[in-house]
Amino acid sequence: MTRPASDNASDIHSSGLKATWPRIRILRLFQETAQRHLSAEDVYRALLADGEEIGLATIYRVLTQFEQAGLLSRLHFESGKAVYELNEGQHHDHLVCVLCGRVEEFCDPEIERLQHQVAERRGFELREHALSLYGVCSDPACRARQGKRPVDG
Amino acid sequence: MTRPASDNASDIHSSGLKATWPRIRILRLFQETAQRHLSAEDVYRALLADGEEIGLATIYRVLTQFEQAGLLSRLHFESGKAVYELNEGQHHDHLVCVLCGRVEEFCDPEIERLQHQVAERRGFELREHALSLYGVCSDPACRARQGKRPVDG
DNA sequence: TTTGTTAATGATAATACTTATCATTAATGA
DNA sequence: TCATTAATGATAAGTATTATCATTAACAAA
Repeated sequence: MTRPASDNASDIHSSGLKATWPRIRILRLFQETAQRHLSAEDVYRALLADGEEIGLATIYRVLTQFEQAGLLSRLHFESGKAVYELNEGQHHDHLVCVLCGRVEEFCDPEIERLQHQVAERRGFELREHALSLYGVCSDPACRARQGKRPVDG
Repeated sequence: MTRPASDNASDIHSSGLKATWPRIRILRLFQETAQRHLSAEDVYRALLADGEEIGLATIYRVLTQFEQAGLLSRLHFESGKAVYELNEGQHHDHLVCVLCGRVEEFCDPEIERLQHQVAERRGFELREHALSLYGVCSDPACRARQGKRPVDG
């Protein structure tokens, strides 16, 4: 841990938001939790389990605000619901295990470069991109399950 | 047009589905429409406008079945709803204009190769991937609107 | 061609995720 | 401390999608 948790209030405040207790708790959860990617529902349950009395609507609002403030990033995997992760500046893409849901991050500068090249050739000014790779991870349990269903595509 | 429209019935039938009128009309719509990417709602409205009496539930069901049968591909851009396109075998990714919604397709074998390399290095067996590039297209109207809002990240 | 079986349809209820509304509460600045 | 104004929480509403189920239509066999 590189900074004291109390800096949360400053981070929130310097985004033009009031440093309220729900916001501090949500940001702290992302900093302290083991699982890096959390949905609104995940955050809600984690805070309830921690004894906080917080409304689901607040979670949704705050997550959106934190994303706009650049504190969090919003991601859409295939589940149909959004998940958020702490934004630490470093851009990266995701590798998702379709069997256990595990998410790994990777950064490939060459892929980034080629993406820009593609956009440029088509006359697009690239703003952002979403790249997710879906596969079966190296976990023995996943490898075992893998055989049962044929790989499609 | 390389094949008569009546082949739709065969395509549907050889997927193990009955060649019903709603299915034939949905498949034909994808083959004949100008816009390549259609949501369930888009399909619904297009067929209603064409004088068909078709239920929205049927559209959803048939789109899912056609995807499983490999006749269509399902895509998720940032809008929150799924869109479908005719599956013509050739894999490709998408370039989406964030201002006018225009979608272009591209295929970059080098990016594909690198994706496989990344997955392999992490011990993942790659099944599929989703890559979408978001930017501003070359349309003069989009270029004009572009200046008004700063480009983020 | 007729008929029987079974899948498909369409209306609608239900679900999942997310956003809007609004009265109450709390954070900040004077 | 007090006033202002944003934030909260409960809940209603909205949007996209799936499930239910009685009716209808497609197909295979006679």
